[in-house]
Amino acid sequence: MPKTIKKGICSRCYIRNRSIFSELSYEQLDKLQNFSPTVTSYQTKEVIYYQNDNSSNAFTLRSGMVKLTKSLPDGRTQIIRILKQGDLFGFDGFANQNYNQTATALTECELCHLPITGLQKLRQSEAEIDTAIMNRWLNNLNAAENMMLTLGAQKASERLANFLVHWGEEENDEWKKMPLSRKDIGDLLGLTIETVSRFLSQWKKMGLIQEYRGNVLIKNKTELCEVINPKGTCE
Amino acid sequence: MPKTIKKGICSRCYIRNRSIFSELSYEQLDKLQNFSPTVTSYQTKEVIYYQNDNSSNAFTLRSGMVKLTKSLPDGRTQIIRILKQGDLFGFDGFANQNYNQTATALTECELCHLPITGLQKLRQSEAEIDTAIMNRWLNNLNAAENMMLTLGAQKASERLANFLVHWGEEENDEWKKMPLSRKDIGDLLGLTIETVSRFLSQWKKMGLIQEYRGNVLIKNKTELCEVINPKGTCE
DNA sequence: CGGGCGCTTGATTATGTTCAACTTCAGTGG
DNA sequence: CCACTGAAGTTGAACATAATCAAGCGCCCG
Repeated sequence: MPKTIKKGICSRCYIRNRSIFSELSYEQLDKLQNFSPTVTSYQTKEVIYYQNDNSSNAFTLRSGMVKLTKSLPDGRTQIIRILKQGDLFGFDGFANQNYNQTATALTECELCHLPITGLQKLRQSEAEIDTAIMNRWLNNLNAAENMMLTLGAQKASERLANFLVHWGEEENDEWKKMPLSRKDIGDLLGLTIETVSRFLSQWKKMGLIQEYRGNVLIKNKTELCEVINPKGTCE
Repeated sequence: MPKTIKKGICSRCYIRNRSIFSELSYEQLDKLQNFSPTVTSYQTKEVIYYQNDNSSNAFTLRSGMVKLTKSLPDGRTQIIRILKQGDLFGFDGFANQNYNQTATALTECELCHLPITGLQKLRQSEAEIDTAIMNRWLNNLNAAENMMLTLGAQKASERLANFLVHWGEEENDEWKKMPLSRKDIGDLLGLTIETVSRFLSQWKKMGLIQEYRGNVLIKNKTELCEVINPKGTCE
């Protein structure tokens, strides 16, 4: 499991404007350098940390995708969150907790280590960082709560259609990267591999979606939204 | 819908030590008085705020219980969180969002209004308050994520047993107050009224639990835990 | 070219929902 | 105090949805 390590230079970081440091001036960014942030790389399927490991570092995802998961003793697994470029994760240490999830690379990826104690100081001295982190916490909470609604109240086809429609909305490309296996999608939506596969096959035959090597294309968003909410418009 | 209103005096508040102000000195508490906190009462089933209302106030629950819910357009509902004495809620305004849930009184209850802008200033000036609020956010996030695991990966009996075992753990009384209807329990666990009723009846017949007028008693925790996790110990 | 993993598809089963009738309980008014 | 009412809860039967079991396909990688 090779893991290349290098030093980062915050003021030149190419994902700075997507990170919690996006609102900082160059002067403020220079302060971060005390921090001497390290950058590490992970391969697909490599575990970044395990649930209950000591959370001394938070992370910013520089490139690639990561999944956070929780599991029951018998192995049944739920994906809690899927992380994309610029996302902050592993911040449980702020509340003196160990990591509450297991983080696994879905693709090759690169991430920046942010020591919790250092971040905590920065949060107190730089209001922009405090706001950025707080917003991310509250957005995470809101997203988790929306997922609770999905998991608790929607049925298989609704969950899956909802997931597809909202996947990668923020991107511009028509074809969205989707490095999730059927198992991953199932673990995210509380479904089995077979159920996921069946609906996707059906929607492909109906011409609602296309798939090609880990990429998806929504061909008919309107009709896919009908699956979610038969009456109303799509969101 | 009568709603009595009075002024609170933080330094004498009887739930102070359960609130986000529990770590403050009396001097610091006096500062809060600028705040001139108002206290309001609600009756059972009264709505405190609706999802999408402007979130200018957060609240501390002084007495009673409250549920936070989200609903789909067709009315299917998920309970997101159940609030007890000392809990903080309605803080979506910190991220400039409107309320993300609807808050409804489960019992008669009394709550203290905390203007977001004022709290935000306090968070910056008093480190203890910042820590207290941050801990609550992160604990809420963790709880929501645990619920995602429950909703996504566990089956009906497991969810219900798990819910019962952990309900009111922090209290000492053997009989726990449980002002939730079968519908509420269903909305919390993603089940129907009938499914909830069936398992509860069964467990009553088996002598695992007792119920009396909105109170429950776990008679046989060990066996109830077997339902959740057939092999291992409880928890 | 072979092996294995991930995916698909069908058949069967289990779990939980839906529908419906009935019971219990709390609150109301005579 | 009791009879009445409506809401909440229970229980059974039929049904639907998704899980499980099983077989086979296709693609990627060595």
